[in-house]
Order: sequence, then C-alpha cells, then structure tokens
Amino acid sequence: MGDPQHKAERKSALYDALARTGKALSNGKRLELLDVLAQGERSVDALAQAAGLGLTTASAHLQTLKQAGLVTTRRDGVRIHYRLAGDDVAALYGLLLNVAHTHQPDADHARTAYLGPDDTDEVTRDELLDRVKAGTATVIDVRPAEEYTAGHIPGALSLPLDQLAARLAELPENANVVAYCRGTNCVLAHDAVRLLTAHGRRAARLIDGMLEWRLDHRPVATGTA
Amino acid sequence: MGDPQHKAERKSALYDALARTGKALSNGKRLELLDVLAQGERSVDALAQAAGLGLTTASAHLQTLKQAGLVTTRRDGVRIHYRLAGDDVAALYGLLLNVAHTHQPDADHARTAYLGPDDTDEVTRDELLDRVKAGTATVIDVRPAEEYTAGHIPGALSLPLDQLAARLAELPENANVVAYCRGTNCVLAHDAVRLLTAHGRRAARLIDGMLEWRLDHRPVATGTA
DNA sequence: AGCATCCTCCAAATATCCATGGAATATTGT
DNA sequence: ACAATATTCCATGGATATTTGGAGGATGCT
Repeated sequence: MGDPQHKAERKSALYDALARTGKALSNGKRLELLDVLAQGERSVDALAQAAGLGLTTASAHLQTLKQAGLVTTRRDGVRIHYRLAGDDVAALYGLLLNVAHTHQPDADHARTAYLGPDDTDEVTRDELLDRVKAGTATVIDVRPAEEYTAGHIPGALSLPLDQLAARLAELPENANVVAYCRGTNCVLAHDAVRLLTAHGRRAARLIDGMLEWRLDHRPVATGTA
Repeated sequence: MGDPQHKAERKSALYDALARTGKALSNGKRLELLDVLAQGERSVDALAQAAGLGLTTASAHLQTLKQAGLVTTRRDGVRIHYRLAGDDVAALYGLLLNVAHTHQPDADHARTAYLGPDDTDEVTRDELLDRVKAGTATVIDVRPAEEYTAGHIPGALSLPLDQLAARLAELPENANVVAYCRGTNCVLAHDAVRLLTAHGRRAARLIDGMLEWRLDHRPVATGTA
C-alpha cells in the first residue's frame, strides 16, 4: 500500500494545502475585506479604504485570499475588481462568524463594544417580509449605494447612513422604518435606528443583515430601481 | 455616535477576535487534529499520535483550538479528553474542506496524491441505505475501534483497516462490501477496498465518510453493539 | 509616444507563529 | 508522603507573516 514515509509526507502536504484556506481566514483585516466583498465586488482601492489599509497592504491581503481560492478577479480597464469565488465562500464566512460568536465570549464582547448598547428593536426576516407585504413598514438599506446596487431586499430604499440625516424628509413622518445593513457585525443599521429614534421616528433593525438574508435564500433584487 | 478613533479600534478588536477562530484553522496539524476530533473525543496523547506530533506540540495546538472555542475539555482521572465544542464546529470544518477542494486546485491534487488513484467504486449515502435495507450489502467501518464506538452507521461492522487482512474470514466470500472511514480526506476506506478487491472480493467505498454522514443528519449508532 | 492611474511585485524591518526540550502542575495509586 | 502518569507551562531558535515604501507593469487618455 505504498511507502509509509511518502504517505505521511503526502498527508501533511494535503492538510497544509487545506490550511491555506484557513490561513486566509486567520487575519482580522482579511475578514474585514471578506465582509465587504460579501456585499458585492469591489476595486482594490475601494477595499483598501473600506478596511482602513494601505493600498499595498490591501493588495497583499487580497493576493492571499486569491491564492486560497476564496476570491476571483475581473479586470475592468485600469482597475481590478475582486469578488467572492462563490456562494460557498460567503457561507463559510458566515459560519465562521456564527461559530466565533457562539463559542468565543471575547468575540461577543468585542461585538457589543463595537455595535454599542443593545437599545434598538430587532425584527426577524419573516416579520420584515410580513410587514412589507402588509404595507406597514418602510425598509431602508443604509449601506453605501454601491452595495445596494449589487443586491438588496426587494422594495427597500437606498438611504446610506451618511446621507440619512440630510434625507430624513424622504421618510413619511409616521413611517414604521426597518433598517438593515451588511450583517451581524455591521454597525450602520444600529446607528441608523439610533439616529431615527433620536428624531422621534419609529425605527427598528433587521436581525443580522444582507449576508444572512442571502444565505437564508431570501429574495434579492439588483440594480438601482 | 461616538469617537471615530475609538470606533476604528473597536472594529479592529472585533475582527481580530473573529480572526482567532480563523487562526485555529490556519495550520495543517491543527486541521489533522480536528479531523480526528470530528470522529469523537480523544486524549492529548492519542491526538498527538494520530497527528504525528510531539506531545508538547500537540498540547500547544490544542490550547490554540481551545482558546478559539472550537474544542472543549473533560478531565477523566489523570487524562484530559478533548472534543469538538459543537456540531457547528464540525460543520465549519466540513465546509472549509468543501471550499478548499472546490476553489483550490492544489488541495485537490494533494488529496488525489494522498488517497491514491481513483480506482475504487463509490457508493452514495442513499445507495448504502438502500442496500442495507435490501440486505444486499455488508457495511464495514474501517476506522480505529474507538471511533466506531463513538458513533457509526447503524448495522456496520467494526473492522479496522489494520485488522482487515487478518479478519477476512468474517466477511462472507460472496458479500458485497461497502467500506467507509472518517471523511473526504481519509485514506482508510480506499486502502480497505483495494485490499479486498486484491483478495477477489467485491467491495466499494462510501462517498466521503462519517463526518459528512453526520452532517447530512443520517442515523448514527453508538457503542460496540 | 507620453503621461496618469491603478495595481502588483520586491525588499527590509518588525512582529508573530511553530517545534522542541526541560521544568512545573495535577491526579492517581501505593 | 512519595512515585508515576498525563498534561501544561515556559524559554528558545528558526521559520513565516505583516506592513511599508519604492520600483515595475498594464491599461486608458490625449
């Protein structure tokens, strides 16, 4: 059945190759990049900004992700767009987040420290769909417009957080607003709900966000409609 | 809405905490340990041997896994048993394997180099269950006996690979054997089928193995029955 | 062609990880 | 209390990662 020496080497080689995928997930900045990429494709420059990285640093991290097969690239003129290599990659990232929050108290503490106090109402995916169908809720997508275009909840209005204060008038005074953003670790919807309630509006937040919505196979619309 | 300085720091802290879970998956030896742990709990000593590691090295890796929350420990007298922290951890590991093999050609090559030529018949989980129900197959579990005890396919016979040659007589001459082992990267079933066919027996191999069987919510029996 | 833009590659400094062996700790049995 | 077993802790050297700045490539525009 073959030389045991070679067999042990090949076993190590196999698991080392598998570990390359794990290595891709072993750095906080790379996870931030994946978090953004889970919303849709982005240029290197945009990704560097989103993750607060130098351009060359971001490029290096993206190379790591690419070699692990988690992302692919597309050239568009002078710029290169990175995107997740498939839905399974988004699922892997989502499951990593779940496992980390379930089994690692530190991660959970770090999240609440980042997202702020748990003072906002939360709405499930089913409740959101029910309210939309009944016409009793106004759903707003507070992510950057680019991410809304790449994929959003049908019927949602694109109202990026940094424009929300200025565009308050677009929301009916008595509207029952439901805000959502990227996912479990996204602060935008929390801040949006706080801003709205501070202005006397009724607002709640979709549980999780677009990543989990998509992984749960809920309907997704694209474009600027 | 808070000091943007602090917010960036907290964001980094959050993703660094999440990355701890990724780091746990970033080393080939740790993945080997998880592979064994996915079959059931094991002592440090047994794990070190299974992964071909020094005792202190294995202990260090297990500490890393523990800090990431992927495994828990149970003390039994003088020895400490490690086990996966939950089914979601097994699912995460399984998904990592899937993603790696799907998107990383190297990993796939490394696997075929390790498992050997693709010369063995493969049986799906449904086919196995059908044949068992019809009584047309003899299912053998070629993992170490300890793993069989921790959980096996109902009706399977424990016949560890290293005893298979000596215990051939226990299998009816004309039996249609289906062998299985740990999972996608486990070589035991491949070797078992090759050994059996070399002895003129009819033998096939269950696709994947016990990990995927369990993740697919198929029935599992425990004990030495 | 010449220039600007976007990105990757390279090299060096710093930080982190890994394997190993010896010491320390915890439990069991005598 | 003492010895034996199983594991963790600690210190160390060597390997690998991360960040940064500058050079080099590719594309598009004029």
